[in-house]
Amino acid sequence: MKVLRLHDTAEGRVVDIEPREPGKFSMYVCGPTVYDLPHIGHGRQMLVYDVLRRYLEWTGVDVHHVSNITDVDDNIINRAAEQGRSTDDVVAQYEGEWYRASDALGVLRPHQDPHASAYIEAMVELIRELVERGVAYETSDGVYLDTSQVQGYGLLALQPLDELRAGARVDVEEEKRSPLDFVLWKKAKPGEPTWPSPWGDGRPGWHTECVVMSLDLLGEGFDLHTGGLDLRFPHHENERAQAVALGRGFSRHWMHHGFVEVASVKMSKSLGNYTTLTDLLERTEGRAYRLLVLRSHYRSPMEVVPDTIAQAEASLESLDAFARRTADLPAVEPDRATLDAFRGHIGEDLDTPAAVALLFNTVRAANAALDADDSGAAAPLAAAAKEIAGAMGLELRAQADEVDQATADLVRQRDEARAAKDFAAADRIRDELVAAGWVVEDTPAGTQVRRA
RNA sequence: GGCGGCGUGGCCGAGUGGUUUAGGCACGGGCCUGCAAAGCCUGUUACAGCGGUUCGAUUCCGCUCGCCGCCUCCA
Repeated sequence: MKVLRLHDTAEGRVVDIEPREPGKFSMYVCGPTVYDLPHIGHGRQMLVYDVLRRYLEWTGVDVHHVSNITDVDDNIINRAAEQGRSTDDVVAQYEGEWYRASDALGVLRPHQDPHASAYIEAMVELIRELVERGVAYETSDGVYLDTSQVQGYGLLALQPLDELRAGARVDVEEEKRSPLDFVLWKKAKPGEPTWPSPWGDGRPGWHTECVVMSLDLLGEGFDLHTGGLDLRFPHHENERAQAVALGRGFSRHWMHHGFVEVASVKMSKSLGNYTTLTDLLERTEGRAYRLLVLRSHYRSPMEVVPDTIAQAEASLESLDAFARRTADLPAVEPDRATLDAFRGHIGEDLDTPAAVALLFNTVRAANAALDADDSGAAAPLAAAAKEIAGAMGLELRAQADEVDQATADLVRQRDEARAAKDFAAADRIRDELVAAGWVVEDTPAGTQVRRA
């Protein structure tokens, strides 16, 4: 069985992924420009590719995961200027916020997170090579790539270029030979961070950093380049164009994920429905958001509103309840058929909704077996449920909450009352516990409490 | 304007030319429980609208409406 098939944007269909090197997988996840708090859409991005990576690692593949931090950019410069502080300061703050959120989601950190600022010289070198080859040209304000000279330019645009051009707005930059040409080097303007180059001081355009960094760290012909649907064109196409123009092998496959919507509308600050991931994670457990993301297919739009978050929290709770119930089951090999089905689902274009359905079906089957006192049947199912949840980065929690002495005393008193069949007292104590914010459950082992 | 995609039951969200049409959440009924909780069983039977193809369409085609994305910084 193939380990993985994915929808390749360049081909417009689901294709077999055959890595450059058997048993290895190199992926470049287009990372954030760190000038603001991450939003819930970024959270989806982090999770989608985290699931991809974890799944591959779970199957035994050696994954090399690189994700950049864009720390040289107009947005950063503007933000710093607005707030009267240095760009370094802005970058440090929001890069920190990015990883704080990422950690809270339980997302594995990339093996490398190259920063654009550390690659300026390499970018200058790449641009110089493009100029030397005659595919880039200098204007009064920068250096541009001549897209007309790039073989196959427009692959990721998914439409004829002349129609693109017809629809494109007139660029302010009149010196460009074509509206499709894009800036490789921006000549310095006052008050901006600059680096030296053969074309004078300035800074690189956005589309160059990923080319240099991905090729440097992953090498030519790396396996996968990913990002949001909006990056498909022109950003990713322009990265590709530079590699092609240099005669370098670039990414073998392209993967793009869909957007988060709020009340069926694209979220945006101007619409007032902008939700930061940072805010969300202050109110919601990272695992609940992971489950919410897993429940939809990565290429579909996904609704994130208080209601869907609450739904995810409720289903997560039922999974944790299952983990508690099955914590003492003997350790056995996970049910083989369940694992095989899981591979079939995730391996086919990362079908996490099917995998989640499988998870819940497996949980139900195990619960039913336990209800029938058949722990022999339940154990492998429970093991499989935990295994596949874990493979998607969802650790089920059997851990009880810390119980203070006063609460422990109440629990003991309630058990004594129940043993004495003094149900009035038992109920009174339960009410007390509930009022104190505990969920009370009776189990064969006596009263169990956990935080509501 | 061009191109790509979406519109599924109370709410999310898969999927499929017809026979048993995921899964979750919510709600109702039953079992279990001293009562609950958890769990199990079970019910609500949907595919935007209008046409067309077909023996048969939610699934294929066309149009309409609504929404999203790209063409301009963007996950």
